[in-house]
Amino acid sequence: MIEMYLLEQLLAFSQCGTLSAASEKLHVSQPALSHSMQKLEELMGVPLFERTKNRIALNENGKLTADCAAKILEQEREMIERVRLLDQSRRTITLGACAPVPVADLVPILSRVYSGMTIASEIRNSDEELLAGLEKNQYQILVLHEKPEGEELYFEAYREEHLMLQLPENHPLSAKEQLYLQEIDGQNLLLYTKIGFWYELCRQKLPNAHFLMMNEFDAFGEVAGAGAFPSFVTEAAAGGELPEGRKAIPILDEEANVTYYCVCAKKDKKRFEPLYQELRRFEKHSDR
Amino acid sequence: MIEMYLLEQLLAFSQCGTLSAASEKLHVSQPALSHSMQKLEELMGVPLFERTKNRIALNENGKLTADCAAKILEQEREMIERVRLLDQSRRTITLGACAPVPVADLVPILSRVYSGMTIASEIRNSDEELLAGLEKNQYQILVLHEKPEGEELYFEAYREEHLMLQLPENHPLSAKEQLYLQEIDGQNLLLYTKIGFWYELCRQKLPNAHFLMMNEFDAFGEVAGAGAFPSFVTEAAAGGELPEGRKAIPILDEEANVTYYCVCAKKDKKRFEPLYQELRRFEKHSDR
DNA sequence: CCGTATTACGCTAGCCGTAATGATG
DNA sequence: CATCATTACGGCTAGCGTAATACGG
Repeated sequence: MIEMYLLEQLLAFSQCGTLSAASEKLHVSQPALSHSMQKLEELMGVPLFERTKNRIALNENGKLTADCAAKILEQEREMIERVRLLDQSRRTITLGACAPVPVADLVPILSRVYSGMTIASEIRNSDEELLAGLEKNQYQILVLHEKPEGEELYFEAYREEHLMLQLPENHPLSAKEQLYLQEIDGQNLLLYTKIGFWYELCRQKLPNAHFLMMNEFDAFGEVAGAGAFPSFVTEAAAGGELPEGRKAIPILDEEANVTYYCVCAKKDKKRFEPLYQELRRFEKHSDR
Repeated sequence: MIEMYLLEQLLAFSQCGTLSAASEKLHVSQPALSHSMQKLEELMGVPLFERTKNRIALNENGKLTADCAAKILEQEREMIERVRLLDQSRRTITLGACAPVPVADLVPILSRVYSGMTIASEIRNSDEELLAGLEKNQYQILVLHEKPEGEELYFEAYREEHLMLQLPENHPLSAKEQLYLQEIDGQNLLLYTKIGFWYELCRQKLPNAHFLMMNEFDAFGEVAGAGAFPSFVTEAAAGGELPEGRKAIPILDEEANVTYYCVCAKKDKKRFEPLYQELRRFEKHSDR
C-alpha cells in the first residue's frame, strides 16, 4: 500500500526539482525525503529516478507516478470537501424566500423547532429560481407568493401580506383612502432593495417611477420615516406602527396583496410537520 | 492528510458491516480498526458513524466517504499498474512480424545488440495490424513483406524468402521443376498455422485446397518430413537441408517470393541504427 | 567551498496487539 | 453468555531529525 504522504512528497519533489527545496516546502528534513523516495521506489517496484552522485531527477516512470499522485491527492482533497459539505447540509435548514417578511416569520420558528440545526435563509426574486434550488436540495423550505405546481411538492398557505404606500401627511396623495399602483407611476419612490419579488412587481407595474434604492435597512428606515418621499410598507413589516406624521394608503392591485405558501418536498413533509403545525397557529402568534 | 490504510480499512468495514468482520478480512485486531475509524472521523472533521453501545454503522457522511475511498484506492491500484507497465515497455523491445522467419532472424540480433532489454515478438497475419501496433507503441520494430507507406516510418529491405513445395519423391508432382500455386489448388496440403501472412496467401490463392492444420511445430516437422502430404518450405526455413527422399519445387507466383522490410518509427531510427547495421550484413551472416 | 544527495544512528510518535470493560439481545 | 464495540496499556515498527560522508560545479 502506497501511503498518501509518499505521494505528497513525490509531488512536492516533482514541483521543486530538488530534494532540499521540497524538504523546505514540506517542513521535513532532506534525509527524510531521501528515505521516502527510496521507499516509494521500492513499493512501486520500478525505478522512478535518475540518480547521479549529487543530483536526483524523475525518469519517465517517476513523471507518470507524479502525475497520478497529483490526481490522487486532488481526489482526496475533493473527498474531504464533499463530505464536509454534505455534513454541513445535513445539519443546516436553508429557507429560500420570495420576500423578507417570510424570513422574519420562519427563521425564529425554525430555530426553535429544529434547535441544534443551523438555519440559513436567502431571498430570491423569482419563484423559478427558488423551486430549482429546492430541486437541487439547495433549499429545504421555500416561501412563495403563488401556489406552486409540482407532483413532488407539499405546501400550505400560512399568511397574507398587503402592500401600502407610506406618505408624509402633507403629501398630495395622502388624501386618498386607497389607490392603484398605476396612479403613482412616474413618482419618486424610496425602495429598499432586498425585498424579493416585490422588486420585480415594482419594475413591472411602475415602469416610469424613479426609484431611490437603498440597500441598508437602517438607513432606509430613517429616510422612509422622515423624508419627503413616498415608500412602501405592509402591515407585516410595519408591525402596526407608523412613524409620526405618516399615513399608509392601501394599494388595491391584486398583485400587491399576496398569500404566502410554505413549500417543501413531499418526501420531507413528515420532517417539517412540526413547522407546519406552528404555521397553522401563525395568526394567533402574530397577534402577540 | 488521510492515509491510504485508513481508507482501505473504512472500505473493508463498509463491505463487511461490522468491525470484527472487517478486522478478520484485513488481518488486524478489532481494537486497531476501532481506533482507525475514530482517527478517520477526527481527520475528516465530521461524524461518519452512527454509534450505539455495541453497534457501529456508517451514516450518510460515512457512506459518501467510503464511496470516495473506493475510487481513490482504485486509482492508486491503477497508478501502480500503469507505471509498472510503462517501465516494462521501457525495458522491452517488441518485434511485430508478418512471418516466423523474420522472428528467427531478428530476435537473436536484438538480444545481442540490446543486451539487458527484454525481447518480445509477435506474429500477425496482416500488415495493417502491425502498423497500427507500431503507432500505439505496442511494437517498436516491424518486419513486413511489403514496402510500408507513411511519413513517420523508416525501413530497409534486409532479405528475401522464396516459397517452395516440399514433396515425397514419388509424388505425381515431383517431376516438375517449378510450378504455380494454382496448379496445386484442390490438393491436400499440410500447413503449420503460425506462419503469419503466408496463411492468408494460402487461403487466397488455394481456395479449394484441403489444409491439414498443425499448430505444434515439432509434430508438423515430423509429418512434413515423413508423410505423404505436400507441404510448404522455404530456403530460409529449411536451412538448405531437405529430409531424405524429399524434393522442393520452387513456386513462381510473385506473391510467394517476398522481400522483408525492417520497419521502425523515424523517431526511433537512431536508436535502432545498430540493428540496421547488423541487418545490412545479413547475407554474409546467413552464409555461415 | 557551497549545495545536494546519501548513509548512519538514535529517538519517538503512532500503530498494533492483548487484556479488560461495557453493552445488547 | 455470546457477540460486538470501546478503553487501557504496553511493545515495536518506521518515519523523522541530527550528524556525518560523499560528490560536483
